[in-house]
Amino acid sequence: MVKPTRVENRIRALRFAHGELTQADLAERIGVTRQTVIAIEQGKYSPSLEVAFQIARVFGVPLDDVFQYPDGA
Amino acid sequence: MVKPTRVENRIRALRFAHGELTQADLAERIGVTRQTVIAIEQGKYSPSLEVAFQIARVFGVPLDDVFQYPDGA
DNA sequence: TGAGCGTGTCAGGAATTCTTGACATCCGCA
DNA sequence: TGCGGATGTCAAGAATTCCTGACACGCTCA
Repeated sequence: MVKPTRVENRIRALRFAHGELTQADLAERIGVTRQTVIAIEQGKYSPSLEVAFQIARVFGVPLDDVFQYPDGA
Repeated sequence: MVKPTRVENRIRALRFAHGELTQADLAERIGVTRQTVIAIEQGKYSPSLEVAFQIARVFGVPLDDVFQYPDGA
């Protein structure tokens, strides 16, 4: 990562709020690998828009509910 | 593009709804190049989550208002 | 003690996103 | 007729995202 993400997410919280969903389970549901889920959850990098949408869909919430882009520049 | 995007967007409509904002102007405001705006607007590929957020921010609307992820697979 | 689960890391590589730079077309206007 | 503005395209390369595969740690349970 030459440039760490500025996008924050609530994936971990949402996972627990949805029946202790494990990272592996979530990964399978959104169609990515476990490592990808870990990296995104830890903010190693921001996901693509497609992956972001799928995550939001799994949790049944709007995208802005999962990811937040910090204010001013 | 080995895999064209499934994400739709309303960038063009939003541009016109915001004072005839040109692609070049928008590109500058969101911090990407003009070519990138064109490609995204035409659905050549889906933007990164960061770029998507900045676009939504320029137009002052939630992200789900700019991009839509088609329903079931 | 040993097996299984959940989480985290690393390395190398494939795929996608974004950039720079150049060139083409269409339109409106002096 | 010629110029400028807006849009679109192509090509090559840099940066980022995502993948496969392997290994480690802590915890629980038989």
